[in-house]
Amino acid sequence: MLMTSLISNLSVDCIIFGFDSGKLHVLLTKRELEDEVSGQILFTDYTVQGHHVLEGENIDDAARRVLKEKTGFDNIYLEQFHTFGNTDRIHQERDKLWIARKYPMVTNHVVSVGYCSLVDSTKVKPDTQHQFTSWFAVDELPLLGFDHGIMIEKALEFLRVKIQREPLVFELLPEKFTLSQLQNLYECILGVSLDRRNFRKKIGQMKFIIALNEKQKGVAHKPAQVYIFSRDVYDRTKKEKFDILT
Amino acid sequence: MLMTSLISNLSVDCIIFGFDSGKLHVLLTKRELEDEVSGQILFTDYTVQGHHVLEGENIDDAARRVLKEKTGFDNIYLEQFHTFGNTDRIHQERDKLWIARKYPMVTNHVVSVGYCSLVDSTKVKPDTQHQFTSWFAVDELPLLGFDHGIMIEKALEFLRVKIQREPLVFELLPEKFTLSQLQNLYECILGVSLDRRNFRKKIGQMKFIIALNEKQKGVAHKPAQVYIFSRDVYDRTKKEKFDILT
DNA sequence: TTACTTAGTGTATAAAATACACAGTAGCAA
DNA sequence: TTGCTACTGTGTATTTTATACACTAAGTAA
Repeated sequence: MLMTSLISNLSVDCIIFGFDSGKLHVLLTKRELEDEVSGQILFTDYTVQGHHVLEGENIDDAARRVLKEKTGFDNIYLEQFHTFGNTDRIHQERDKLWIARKYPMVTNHVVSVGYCSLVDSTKVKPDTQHQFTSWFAVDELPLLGFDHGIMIEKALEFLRVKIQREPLVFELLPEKFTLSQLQNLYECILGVSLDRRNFRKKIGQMKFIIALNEKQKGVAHKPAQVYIFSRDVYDRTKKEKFDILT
Repeated sequence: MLMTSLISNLSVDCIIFGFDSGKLHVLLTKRELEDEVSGQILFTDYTVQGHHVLEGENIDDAARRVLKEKTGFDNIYLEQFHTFGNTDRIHQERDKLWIARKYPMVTNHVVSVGYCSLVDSTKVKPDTQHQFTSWFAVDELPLLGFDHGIMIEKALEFLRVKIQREPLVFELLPEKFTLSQLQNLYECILGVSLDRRNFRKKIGQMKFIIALNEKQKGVAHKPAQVYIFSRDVYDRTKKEKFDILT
């Protein structure tokens, strides 16, 4: 463990999204504070993954560090989306208690840079790695610490805008996916429902979504064809324009 | 002058855009460092408007404070677009000299939150107010301090994306404007050229762009009709969808 | 009065979005 | 083996939207 000191008024928070069971999920860590004397649990809630920036550390690197620590992954999509710098960010009693106990050196005006990350949730098994970290559907969030509810909302909005301009959805899917999965993912993030035939017509025009000679297996219905996304082809063909709606 | 201490590792920078003579401009302040002994000028360059966040100050308020100070305005469009937090942001010799002289208490890892602001440049006369502050066309920028070149580029990109989703362009125009001005502004920000008839057809569908019973005056050609933007009507009619391209 | 400059307008064609219904196939259970 | 379930996969007609394009109008200035 490296003994680098942390910058007391600067942190990063990673909103890590995954897609599973037809729903968008976010990775949260359980936070539980016990009374120092009685051992009684004072509160339980959840937070996104965050940490203070270290002395001499780039903020992007701080976010990558947090991400690596929680997911084990390194090369996944990660992008800054907003910085939260209100003085009253830490105003709930339990947040103050928590900080007083865990981070006594931290001032109470902490500015936090929010990062949005997308992972293939089939690859992240939080249960086995971190027993206090688990996935929650974004429409069924538990009690959240600090201003993390606002952060998640803002990250979602960022995502909704961004996926209409860039091919980010593939970060949320396994390497090989079906068109129904893809459509489902769009519908779920954008909160719309799309016509299957028209959706497939559009996908058909995107040369960078490539059909494999391979079918789904072990499903109790007609097996779907399997596709991959080729960033290579994407970069070469249509860097411009990536519209699934309109 | 209030004696509030500033947070040494946290600042805000405002990229203030204006539109004039058919070009997008950015407001910059001249920075000149003299040798303490000889009085000789060591360097001259320009920076965007920034300042450190004060103790107990929300970052949005810090940005508003900077904006007010430089433009005299309070209620103009202002939005955070990116946070710059690399450790090597301040790597040029002249930036180090400047900080050593002017802000000796400041550490060399300063995280800066970038804000984008849009003003009606006919209302801001920097000459009279601040003799070191003036407008520069974004395609003819002078030598810039710190990482402000990157900041301006990033702010521009933010603008380009944003104006296609929200009616921000009107912030850059006088209250009353002509359709040619509006079209010119779009062309200039997006770097495209638009067909006049098609452009006007589209504008015609936007009920929140309202023709006045009034014409341009004092121009050496057919005077154009004058329009206003009604945020009221906008809010009521199409919060959704605001496309000038496609 | 003429020249100059920008404003203002309509139509035909091409492209894109939308709406919509039925047959195919794998697994499973009776 | 048959039938049920559940999801896959496909084409066309219609409406809407985008695009391309050229001439007259109105004011100023010389």
